[in-house]
Formats: sequence, structure tokens, C-alpha cells
Amino acid sequence: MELVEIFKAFGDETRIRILNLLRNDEMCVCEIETILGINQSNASRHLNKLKSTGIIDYDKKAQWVYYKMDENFIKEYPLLYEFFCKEAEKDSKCIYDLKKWNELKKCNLGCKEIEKDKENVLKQLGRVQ
Amino acid sequence: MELVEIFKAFGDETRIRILNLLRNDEMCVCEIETILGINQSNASRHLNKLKSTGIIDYDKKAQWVYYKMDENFIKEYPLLYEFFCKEAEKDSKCIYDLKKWNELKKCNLGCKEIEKDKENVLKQLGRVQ
DNA sequence: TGCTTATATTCGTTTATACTCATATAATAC
DNA sequence: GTATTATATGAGTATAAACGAATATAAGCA
Repeated sequence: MELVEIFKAFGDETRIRILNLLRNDEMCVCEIETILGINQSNASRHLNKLKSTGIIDYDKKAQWVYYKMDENFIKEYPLLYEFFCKEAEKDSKCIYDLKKWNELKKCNLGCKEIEKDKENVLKQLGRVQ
Repeated sequence: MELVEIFKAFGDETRIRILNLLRNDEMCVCEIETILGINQSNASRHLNKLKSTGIIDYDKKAQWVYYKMDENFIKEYPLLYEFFCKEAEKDSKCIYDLKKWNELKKCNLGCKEIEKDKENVLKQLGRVQ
């Protein structure tokens, strides 16, 4: 992959937030949607861009698509990955997103429950300190 | 500086080529212009973007502005800088640009000589293997 | 089979970025 | 002072990227 394409892939706040989530866990689209507060189409598009740049990969499990970091990317660009993780750890939005993800995991809700009760879930997540 | 702004600054081919030149030497605008084959306004704007992101810095010497890497950037983001240098070393366009820069240095031409005889200089540079 | 859920994609719109041409500024030399 | 050289900037345009709404696909489930 061209160097410039890698930088472009990282050069968007939404994608940085997605990568911050995926450096810790694998996650399906509706979870990412909920945590970032973006719509499904937008989430899917950003994931597609990261996938086509070779930064993330996915596993299909039934109707869900679980996105995760691409191991080959980490192997090929360890310095960049380490740099990214270090910076993400310090970034307030990234920290907050991970807190929301932990809350969401506690609730133990499936994608459909989240969707059905999205407003309430978002409200709850909004209270996370 | 926001992480995303740093990635955006690196996320352009012209700026990658500029940074590749500056990781080896300091250089004035007209030299960068000539090597990259872009116009003055365009070169100046890209340099400004890199400067305002804190990646490069400059020294004014008489009417020339010599751009160079910003030492604080290298200190603050050593992993990113190392990653960039490693990748640039492997990139064919970057390698070629440095060859052109070496040719240009050999000629020992000032900015005005380059400008006066730009077509010829560019032709010469085009022959570099 | 038809219905629901999860994700991807198309289309049109908006926003951001890059570019060119022309002009402005700033330093130097005469 | 004027002329020249180097660089920066303004204005307009072109290109690319991001977005939302609606639709398509694909996998489960009744």
C-alpha cells in the first residue's frame, strides 16, 4: 500500500476513533455506530476505507461482521502502530470512547437491543465519566 | 497539535516528497519547486501547511527562506519520524527526488540561475538515473 | 416461504482540500 | 529612490472526501 494512502486513512477523526476502539477489541458495526454516535452508512464507509487500505480486517459471524486490526498491518508497520496507540492513549476523545465501550459491554446488550432502545442507550453512555 | 492534523499533513504526496527532501537537508523554496516540478505558489502553500502543523521550521537568510525539519517535532514524535524515514527510503519517487537534489547540488546553481534556465535544468534533472 | 436484522452500496449534496493565476510583501542590489 | 529576486497570499476554480437518506444484499429466523 502506498504510504500516502496510509496517512490519508489515518487522517480523519472518525477513523482515528474507530482504530482506537479496534486496537483493544474486535467490534461489530452497530457497536461502533453507537459509541461514535454516527449513522450506519457512515460507519460502514469508514470501515470499508480502513479495510481497503489494509489496516483492519473482519470476521463474518452469522449476520454480524466483526472488525479488528489487521495483523499484517501491525507486523508490517509496527512503528506506526505503536505511535498511533501511544497517541490514542493520550487523546481525550479516544479515552472517552473506550469508557463508553466498557459501559456498553457491561450492559451486555445485543445489536438489536441497542438499536431498539438507541436513544436511551446513548443517553446512558452520555453520562459516563 | 491534534493527532488527526499530523496525519492530514502527511496525507498528501507532494508534502511527503517535501518532507523526504527536508529529512536530509535544509532547502529553499525554489529548490523544492524545481525538484518536485511544481509552481512556486503551490510549493509555498504546502510548506506553510507543514510549518503550521509544527512538522517543519525555517530560517530566513537574506531573501531566502530555508526550510528544515522542526527539531521539536522529531523529539516529540520520534516513532512517527522513524516510520516516515524508513518508508521514504523505500519509496521510488522519494529516492528519485533525492537523486535530483544531488544533481542540483553538483551544478552549484543559485536560485536565480535555476529560474533563468529552468527548462534546461529540468531537462538535465529528467536524465538522472 | 416471507420477515427481521446487520451491513453494504448508490446517489445527490455539502464541505474540505489542492491548484492556478495574479498580486502583495520583503529583502537586496544598483 | 527603482529594479530585481524570493516568497507569501488572495481569489476563483477544480477535485476529492465526507455525509445522509434511501435502497440493495445477505444471513438468520418464524
